[in-house]
Amino acid sequence: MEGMSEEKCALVAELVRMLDMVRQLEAHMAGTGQQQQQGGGGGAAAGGDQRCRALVWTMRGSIDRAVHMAMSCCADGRRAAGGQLPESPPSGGDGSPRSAGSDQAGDFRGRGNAAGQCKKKKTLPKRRTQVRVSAVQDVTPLDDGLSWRKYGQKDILGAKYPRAYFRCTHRHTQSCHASKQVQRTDGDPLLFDVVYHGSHTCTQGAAVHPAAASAEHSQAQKPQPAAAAEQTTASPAFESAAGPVLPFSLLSNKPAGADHAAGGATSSPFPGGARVTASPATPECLVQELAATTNSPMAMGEMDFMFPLDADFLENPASYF
DNA sequence: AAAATTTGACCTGT
DNA sequence: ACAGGTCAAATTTT
Repeated sequence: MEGMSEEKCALVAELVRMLDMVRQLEAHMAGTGQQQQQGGGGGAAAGGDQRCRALVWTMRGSIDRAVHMAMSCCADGRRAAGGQLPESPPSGGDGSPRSAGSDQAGDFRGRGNAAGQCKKKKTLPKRRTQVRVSAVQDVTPLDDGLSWRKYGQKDILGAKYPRAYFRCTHRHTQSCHASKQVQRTDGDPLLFDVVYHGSHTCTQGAAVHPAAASAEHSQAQKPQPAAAAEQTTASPAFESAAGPVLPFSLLSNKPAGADHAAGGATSSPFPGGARVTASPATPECLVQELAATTNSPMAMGEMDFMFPLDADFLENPASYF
């Protein structure tokens, strides 16, 4: 038992190191990406860079999940001893830290009384990112190529704009419990806070994040054509997701009437035209979209894992268990 | 007709 | 009691 725990902790330590390295790589690439963007040219080089970004993205996702799985195992014992799984720090500034622990509960809570048995439900990886749009009405970067279904919207205390809640369209058909929250930041209307909970276990998720699939099953062999085929199936889903699913009502926090005006844009949400046609469905495109449409390297640079990767933890992960 | 969104009510944690 | 998160009926869109 004890040896087992030590093994897990060693695993966590190793994963944390990997994650740290990926972050460094990511930070480095954020810099080069910016240069490339400013340079404007660099077709092939940019393509390679995007591939690297996509790889980093998927790597982080895998490590992310692995760390969390290992940590949740270790944390069981730790919690029993009165300890606490170190939660993410209060999201700097206007965030709502009080919800950090409970916001993942929803997927398992249900309306009834299933809460008792599903006490340990806070194991879904949580990833936070910020996405900048180029215009107030431009929400293209919020399309991550996955199909989300909006299930709620809430005014947040002290926040200027409401927060929208999305979950995977295939939640019921494929038991995919991925969800995300999107909220326009107070200070910068062009900037959105996007918090992902869990990762897609549905087919579209596997298509967009191949590493995620390969990490779980041997679908690593899933050939590119398969991914392309996946893309065709994902495309319609994306179109439906890219349009209506977008949080247009996030444009303002107005009453229903005014909101309806914004909703009217749903049928043709992109006043500037059809940027949607370049909708991403592959990791490369996805990252490109994030990095390119985002006027800054923010999309990659701001990726922030919500795990307790503070200095202490990095120094001595075992002390947390 | 089916699917997605909206929105008020309800539930849970603090 | 309050705030955040989710549900589900009603409504809208495709």
